[in-house]
Amino acid sequence: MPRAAVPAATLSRAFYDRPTLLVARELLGQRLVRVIDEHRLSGIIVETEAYVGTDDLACHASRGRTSRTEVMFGPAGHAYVYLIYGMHHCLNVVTERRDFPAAVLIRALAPGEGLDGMRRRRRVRSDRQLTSGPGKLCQALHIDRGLNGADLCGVDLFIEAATRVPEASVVTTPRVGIPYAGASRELPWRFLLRDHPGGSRSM
DNA sequence: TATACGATCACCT
DNA sequence: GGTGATCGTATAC
Repeated sequence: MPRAAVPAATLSRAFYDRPTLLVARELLGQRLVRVIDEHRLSGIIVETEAYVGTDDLACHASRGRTSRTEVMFGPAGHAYVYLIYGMHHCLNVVTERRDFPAAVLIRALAPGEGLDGMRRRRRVRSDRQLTSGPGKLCQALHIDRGLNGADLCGVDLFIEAATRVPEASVVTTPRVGIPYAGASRELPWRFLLRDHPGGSRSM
């Protein structure tokens, strides 16, 4: 059978309904897919960060259960999308059981399908800048708050099993942009592919 | 009602 | 290396 005829497996709810650090690690190498008018925009996930529960001072849910953070308290496998700095969106995937607020921030992709659509939305000189940051990839894939709460086991936005990443290829560092997070600041909860040129800013 | 600020980015020097 | 853009949220009054 031709390779192209084998459908890629969409990650199931059971994948997301596990410890957040494990999900953040295993999302590396998988393919984030956005479908718009039956066209696919996609990229391989090369950088993630875990945000875990109310004790994690970097996690939005540490300031309580509010209308904004409600999605994080819901069941795993949904999108938590929020607006940051008044102009950029960030995409998270909700993990773990209902009432335990946790999510994985998707920080960077290696662009795959739909490059023309991404270039049209991003208007940058180099393809390396298409999806090399959390706000950039949302703009490239047309992800905004209209997708907040969207089911990742649906058809508009989902993640497919793609690449198996060996442990030796995974780097962990503290998370980016959380100087206010006190004791949680230094936790090594950022995961990225070693030596990958498409990641977001270095430390 | 008012105010401060952020899980960022692009452009500047 | 530095800084301005821009607005939804959380919190204070």
